[in-house]
Amino acid sequence: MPELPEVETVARLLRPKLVGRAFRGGEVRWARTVESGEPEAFLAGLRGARCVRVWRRAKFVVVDLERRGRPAGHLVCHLRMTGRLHVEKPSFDAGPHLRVRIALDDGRELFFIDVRKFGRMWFVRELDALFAELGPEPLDDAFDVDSFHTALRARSRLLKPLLLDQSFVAGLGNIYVDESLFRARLHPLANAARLDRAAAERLHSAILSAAIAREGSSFDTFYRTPEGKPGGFQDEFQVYDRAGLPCTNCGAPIVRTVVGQRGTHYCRACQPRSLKRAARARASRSK
DNA sequence: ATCCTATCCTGGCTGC
DNA sequence: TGCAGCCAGGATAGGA
Repeated sequence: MPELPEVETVARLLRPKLVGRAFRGGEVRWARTVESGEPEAFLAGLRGARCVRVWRRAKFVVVDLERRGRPAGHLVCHLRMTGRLHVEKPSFDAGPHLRVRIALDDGRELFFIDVRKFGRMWFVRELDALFAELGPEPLDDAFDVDSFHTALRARSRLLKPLLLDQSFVAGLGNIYVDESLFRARLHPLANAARLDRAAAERLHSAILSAAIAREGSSFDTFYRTPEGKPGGFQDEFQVYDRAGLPCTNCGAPIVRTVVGQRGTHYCRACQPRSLKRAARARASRSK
């Protein structure tokens, strides 16, 4: 499940292969992959356009395009759960889950492969509408503790669904939310509006470290795992997918529940439901 | 304003 | 071993 750091890595891996290249013709094998309109319009928008920048916003990969030196829109891709982007020779065996392929002017092709067909692509003139609802980037300077705490207090929502809400903070997914809540010692069902400054600070720093945790680490294993299982990385998870296993902090078994229709993993002892109890637990630990 | 459910999809897993 | 049925997941739409 690619989240912010993985999408960042995808953009980084794609960058040297796409920047400077122009798109030629392409083929849309699964029409609903293209969300911006008809597949023909999508391909027409790309054809002849040159890639000048590859970057990330939330979990979107964005390719800025130019024609004759002038801005010519953007290719945008959301991998959702199982989407993968590859730049390979045309002879590349993309397998049965190839959804879109677009030729480049260096003889290679951009392949979009997606087992579950949830991934989406857009060609848009402007990004504003597509990104209008996105919240702040965790790694932006604007995402500071004060404004985060203020935003939390303004929302009477359960922490877990709130953190998954891309309009609140951009880029977090199920895995990082569970991991961040554990690191911040906060219960997934805690009310955001009731968090004190110290809790907001812990959560803020947990989110930051989650966002950069895998930066620079070898992502290839993950990226090439067709099912999207973070192969090789699950060793780093302290709660995600660890139901029944001992908490790395206290040894109590990790619990799995469903919150907001999402599998949710946490430690009952380290992330108590009651904030008062949590404060007491931390106080006694520090004695 | 927030929550809940269904939807989109398929591979992999469970249980018979 | 075969097969039906369930489950996971990000995002969104629509209803409560």
